[in-house]
Amino acid sequence: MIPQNLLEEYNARIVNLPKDTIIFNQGKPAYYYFQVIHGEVKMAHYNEDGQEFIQGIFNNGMSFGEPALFGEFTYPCSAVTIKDTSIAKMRSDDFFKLLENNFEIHKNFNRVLSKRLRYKGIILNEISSYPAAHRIQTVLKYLRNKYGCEQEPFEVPFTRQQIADMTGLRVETVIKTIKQLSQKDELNIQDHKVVLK
Amino acid sequence: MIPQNLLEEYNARIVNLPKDTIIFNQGKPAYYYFQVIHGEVKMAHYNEDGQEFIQGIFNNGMSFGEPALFGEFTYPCSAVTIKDTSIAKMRSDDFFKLLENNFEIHKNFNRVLSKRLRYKGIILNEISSYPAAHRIQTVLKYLRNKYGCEQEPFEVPFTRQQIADMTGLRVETVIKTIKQLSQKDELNIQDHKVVLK
DNA sequence: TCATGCGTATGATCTAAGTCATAAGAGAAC
DNA sequence: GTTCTCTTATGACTTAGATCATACGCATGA
Repeated sequence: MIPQNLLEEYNARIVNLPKDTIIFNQGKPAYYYFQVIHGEVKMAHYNEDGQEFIQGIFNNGMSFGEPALFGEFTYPCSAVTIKDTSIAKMRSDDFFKLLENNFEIHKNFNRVLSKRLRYKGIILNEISSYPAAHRIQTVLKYLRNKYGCEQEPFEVPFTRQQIADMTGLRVETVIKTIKQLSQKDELNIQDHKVVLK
Repeated sequence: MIPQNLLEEYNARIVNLPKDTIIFNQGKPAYYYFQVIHGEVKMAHYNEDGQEFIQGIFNNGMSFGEPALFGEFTYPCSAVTIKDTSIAKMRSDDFFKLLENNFEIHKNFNRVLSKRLRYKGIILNEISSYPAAHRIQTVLKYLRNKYGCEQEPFEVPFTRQQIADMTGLRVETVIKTIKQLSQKDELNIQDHKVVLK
């Protein structure tokens, strides 16, 4: 998102984090801009009973947590690494200076926010209007899109639990529904992995 | 959002629309920036069977539909007036020029998008994790917040059907649940209107 | 004035998804 | 190699909310 040279120019620091490290917690104020260098980060809500809802998954080059900076609210979700990850971290005031001096980058943040808004709108509509099978397929298609080539078979890099946490369903429901989808030949299960064709 | 003088400077036009006018349809490309002068506009998904899901309601001064402009995608929802409404309409290229020349306004759009993102995230989490009563209360509290004073009793300016369309529930469920909530004294029903206290 | 439509209201029934229990494979940790 | 933990898997049972049917109040307008 923000290129290397600007990260340096505006005093970003690189931080290396092992898998399963909490970067920030829901309810906490936002002081930094974050960008993934490599690895993977999830943002998720945790309810009282520990149930998780994954709001987004971020990897190579993607920024996360900026909405709290822009909107001046506390983080609505927590951010946790799901792989060994390194991130760039820039102070909020440096970040806003950078935006002021770089219109195209600023504009690009609008683009990124808008796309996320679009995704959330789609999922919201899915969850409220469609049965489990449809929801799962929509999320999987979206992920394929995001993760790479639309052509080749796509081995979904998520567990049933993670898919459940993204669709608001239960693991068992996801497992059963995905099995049904594979029986209807809508997707494949190879070696327990979900594969879109 | 964009002040009067800038609207004029960047060639916005004022358009008056009666209640129930379609401003744009889902799937169509975006050419204009829109801002409500007075009246009210809803943005909603419509599914094959005509079921509606309301993504947002916009009134005095609020902009709508910009995400499609920023993100360069077709409208994911349709926009329809729900009262007699007048809107300002500005060509996309004028809009981007305006942003380039007015950093604070540009920044404010980040703020607006971020807040919407936050709302959607909250609703998404609600819908996927909580029972009907909780969902409804969360949406109503959010609306109170948005529509005005948090102190006084708040007469919810929406029908049961609209609340259903915002929470992904059915009218009957909303009616029954709101009745239960009023019996548990969590809210009042005065003259068939929902009133938060 | 009466009809039409919309919003509210309420009960009976149905069903998709959640819950619970149980188990087997796979990898990591000891 | 054995133990632990996580993931996939499957079946029995429960339940929240959807669906369907019906009704009544109220506004609009022909």
